[in-house]
Amino acid sequence: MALAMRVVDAAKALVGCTLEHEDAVGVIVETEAYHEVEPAAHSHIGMTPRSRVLFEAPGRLYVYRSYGIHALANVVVEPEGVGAAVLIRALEPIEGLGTMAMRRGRTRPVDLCSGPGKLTQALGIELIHNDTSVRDGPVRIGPPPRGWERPRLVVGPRIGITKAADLPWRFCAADSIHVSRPWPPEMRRKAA
DNA sequence: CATGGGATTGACT
DNA sequence: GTCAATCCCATGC
Repeated sequence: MALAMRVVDAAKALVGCTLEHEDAVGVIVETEAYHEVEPAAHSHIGMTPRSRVLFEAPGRLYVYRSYGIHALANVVVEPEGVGAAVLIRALEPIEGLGTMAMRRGRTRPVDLCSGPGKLTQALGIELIHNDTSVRDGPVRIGPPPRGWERPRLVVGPRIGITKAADLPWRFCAADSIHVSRPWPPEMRRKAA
C-alpha cells in the first residue's frame, strides 16, 4: 500500500499543531492515520450512519464512543467522498491545566492528555462535537504555537487494533513524555 | 428486535 | 501481567 497518502501526510503534519476547546489547549504529540482502503478504518465498510462524517470534506471532526466509555476524536482528511481521518492520540497540555485536572480527576500533567480517551475527557470533547468544524469550532485545530519547534517524529504501528496492525501509521513526537503507552521502542530506549 | 464487538482506561494480582 | 466497565452501532434474524 502506497505510504504517500494524503491522510498519512496529514497525520505527520498535525503533530505539533494545537487542539483546543474552551480554555483547554494542548499541542498534539501523537496521531494515527486511518483510510477506507485498509480494514482498521471505520470507513472501510462504506458509508453508514456512523461513518458518514468520515466521507465529508476535510476539516470535520469525527467523534465516536469507544468501549462504551471514551470519546475518541479524529480530523477528517482527503477530498469529499473518500473516508479517511487522523486520530488524535495524545497532547502536551499547555493551557487550562486546572480545568483538565478537574475533568480528569488527576493532577499530574502527564496524566491529563496522554491517550486518546484521556485528552477528550480533559478538553471536554464529547459526541455532541461529532460533525463540527475544526476551523470554526467549538473544537479547533490551530498552527504550532510561536516558539515551538516542529518535533522530530518517531513512526510505529498503530495501537489497539487487530486489523492491518502492521501499517506504520502511528506518529509520535520523539521527545515528548506525553505520548500514550506503549511508547515506540525507539523512545523507550532513550527514556528507560 | 437481539446480539456482539471494539482506534481504552484504571484498578488490581 | 489480567480484567471489567459500558454504549453506540453494525449485523442478522
